[in-house]
Amino acid sequence: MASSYCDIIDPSLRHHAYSRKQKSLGLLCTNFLTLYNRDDIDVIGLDDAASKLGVERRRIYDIVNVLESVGVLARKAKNKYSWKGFAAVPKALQELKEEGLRDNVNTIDRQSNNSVKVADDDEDEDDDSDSNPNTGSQNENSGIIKSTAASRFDHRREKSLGLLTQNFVKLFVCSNANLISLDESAKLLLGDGHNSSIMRTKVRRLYDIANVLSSLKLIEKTHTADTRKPAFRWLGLRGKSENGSGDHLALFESRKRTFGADITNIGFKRNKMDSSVDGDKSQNLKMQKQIKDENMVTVAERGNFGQDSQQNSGSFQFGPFAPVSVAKGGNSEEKAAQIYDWEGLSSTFRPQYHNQALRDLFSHYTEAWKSWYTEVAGKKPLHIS
DNA sequence: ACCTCCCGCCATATG
DNA sequence: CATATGGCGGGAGGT
Repeated sequence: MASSYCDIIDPSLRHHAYSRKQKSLGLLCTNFLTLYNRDDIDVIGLDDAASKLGVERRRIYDIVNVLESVGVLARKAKNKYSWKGFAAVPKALQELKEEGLRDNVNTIDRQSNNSVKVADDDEDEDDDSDSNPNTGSQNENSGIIKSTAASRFDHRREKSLGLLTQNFVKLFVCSNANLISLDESAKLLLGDGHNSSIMRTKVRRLYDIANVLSSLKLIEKTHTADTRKPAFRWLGLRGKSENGSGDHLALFESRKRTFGADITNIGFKRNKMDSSVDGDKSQNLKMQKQIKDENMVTVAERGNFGQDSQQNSGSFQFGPFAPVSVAKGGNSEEKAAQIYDWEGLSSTFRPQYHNQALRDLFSHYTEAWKSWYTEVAGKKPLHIS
């Protein structure tokens, strides 16, 4: 009851309020996609993206890393990424699945060069573990990659957002689970380190990842059946086979016209009041553990085959559009389809925000909706503003 | 009071 | 050395 139906409008038109929501990675990702999901996009410059989206570079890295993990982007060079699009997702997931399954069998030894890697080896992403000169008793724990100690040197990659993302995805793609709770996935992705501190950080990262994956509509945030603990539901490729033969999705590549104004997200930022933080205690805990897969999960609903249900009467949606944070269905575990009538909303309900930020947000959705509507319904976009 | 998770310091990697 | 990347966790918003 606490939830409001539609909180797009802030009742209090107080002074330029600062809303954390408009700064979320999810929204940023959506904007990023809106900006680059064009067929005539070749390379993406991080600086360009950062300035266009009005955020610091750091944020771009976050997004780009997870997008790359799922195949949407590929790193070309320093400061440059190439756009692969949604069309590359299926393949990436497939590879992730194979990789996960392969390691899952408790490989005792690695390094052996069997027929690894298929013939066609394009410049795709997915770097495998690098070949270790020596001292490479790469032990694989179940499921997740988690390379062992290795040199003190791959530690970067080891804790990277990208790897975490891939492992997180493997959790779903390698099992028949469609729903995994937040803390469960955290534990799973963790070499089993109860240490509250480690766990906390892991969870933070998971939230970050979840936000962008949600934006991609690969997952969805929910709760466990017993409704309490936050969880993630795998949506995967919406209406196509992901297992077995993979057909190529008929994803619509949108070709939107030029965006009038940039989506610059300039705004007030929450101030960080200085403080004397310094007692740093670097904990070099080494964690590597055997994860007992197997009994994971709070699995769920549908068995393992096909895609879940989810009624989608003509309201498919793959794109980044559609508000990410609508949801909120009181307390029903299965949220009903909440398709917004953006058309009506945009043409009928056009409030004049005094709040610049909200205005931007609104116009962004309006824009997004227009282009989406245009290609889906094949109609002419209406004029707004 | 607990849950989310943005912000940006600063260690590392790279050019 | 300068710049590009990106762990990491404090602590501010959200519920």
